[in-house]
Amino acid sequence: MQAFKMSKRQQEIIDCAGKILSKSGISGLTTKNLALEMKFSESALYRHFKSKGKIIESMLAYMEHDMDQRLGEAVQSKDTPIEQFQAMFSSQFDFFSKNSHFVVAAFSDGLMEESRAINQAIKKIMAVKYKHLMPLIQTGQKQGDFTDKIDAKQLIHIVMGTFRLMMFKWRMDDFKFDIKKEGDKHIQALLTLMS
Amino acid sequence: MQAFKMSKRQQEIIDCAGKILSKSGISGLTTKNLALEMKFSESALYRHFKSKGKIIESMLAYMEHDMDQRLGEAVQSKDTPIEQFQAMFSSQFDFFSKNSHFVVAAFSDGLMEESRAINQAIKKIMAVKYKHLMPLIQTGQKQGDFTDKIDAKQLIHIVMGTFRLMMFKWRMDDFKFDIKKEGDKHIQALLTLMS
DNA sequence: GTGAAGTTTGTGAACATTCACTAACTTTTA
DNA sequence: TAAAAGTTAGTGAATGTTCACAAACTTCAC
Repeated sequence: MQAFKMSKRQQEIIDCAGKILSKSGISGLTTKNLALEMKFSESALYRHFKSKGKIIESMLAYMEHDMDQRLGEAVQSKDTPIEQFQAMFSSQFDFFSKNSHFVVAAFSDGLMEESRAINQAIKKIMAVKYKHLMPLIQTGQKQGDFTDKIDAKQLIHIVMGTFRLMMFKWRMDDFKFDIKKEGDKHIQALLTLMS
Repeated sequence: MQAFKMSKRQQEIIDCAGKILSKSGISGLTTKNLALEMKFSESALYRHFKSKGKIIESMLAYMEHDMDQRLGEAVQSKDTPIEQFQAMFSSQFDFFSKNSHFVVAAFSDGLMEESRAINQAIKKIMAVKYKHLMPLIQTGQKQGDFTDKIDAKQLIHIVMGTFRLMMFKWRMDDFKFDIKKEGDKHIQALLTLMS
């Protein structure tokens, strides 16, 4: 929504915030470090954002918008549910391997505690994924590509849980292993399991 | 290991720490709040622990020990892999529904960032679960109870991911919904999927 | 038994540091 | 020349931690 109204400088700031986030985590994301990374003073931050919280909110809002668009395109690019499923996660892995800082932002519960607004922004990101996954799973179930022995909701829960744990492990490993390769394995395993 | 060497007072302190953790999250777990909950001064804390970090480490070490024992008992109480699988998670849900603060302690990545020692303590807790799950899955695969189309490792990943996401949602919901009931549904869904 | 010595568990005050944020002033830019 | 973007220098509040000290209890010597 408000991701469009961002100035170049604001974009740079949330990029830096992301860089810090993936490097030192939430506890490292301080106004001091952010200013340091931006190579200007702390107070200069407040020329561009009203508060630190707003910076994080903007980052999450931008991420939500971007993810929504990307997932939409990924789904549209394919015809069958299985291909769409693969395309969705392929797109996700691709995105996160290029923007690993968003992994911390979106899947970190430490951030969750900061404020009500941030908490809700994270929920919205989860909802976006759900939104794109649900119709895909449902038509897949109708066509017999996926099991209908299990509720679509629960299927999505399992899929999203598997994905989240991958991101968690990847982050614990300091983003060292190849998330695309490792990720595709798990997605393939999920597909095998779901059919 | 060192969970045995704890004094009663130390036990009380980590209990209070847990209470705070589940009520106000990591950011609420300050020496001030902890002392407040203990109804004594902040400095008294340092009569029992060398640092705040050591308090958290002790809590996690205690949890690891406790979980190891509980999971071992759960597995031993049953004979077939499927029953063992169910017993394991039933035990987990039971435990967490009584000790919801451990959910925050064990599944919060915010805590992860605090120190190397804490990070490793969390990894050890994950390893404990893995240790109990692996032989169970493997014999289940040999006996034909579970699919062998998928690697045991990946199967465990999917199971643990599903479990973690449940805990995450439960915590986001402020521990309101019935984790035992909701949890059993997911476990049943997993069993359906895995056979 | 009684007093000296030592331990445990607490207190309140201070500590150095970090945090997000602000006011007043100066420089850059269009 | 006026707005936008930056600086310097500060704020109060919160953080974890250490300090000297004291009350209550146990241990031990005479």
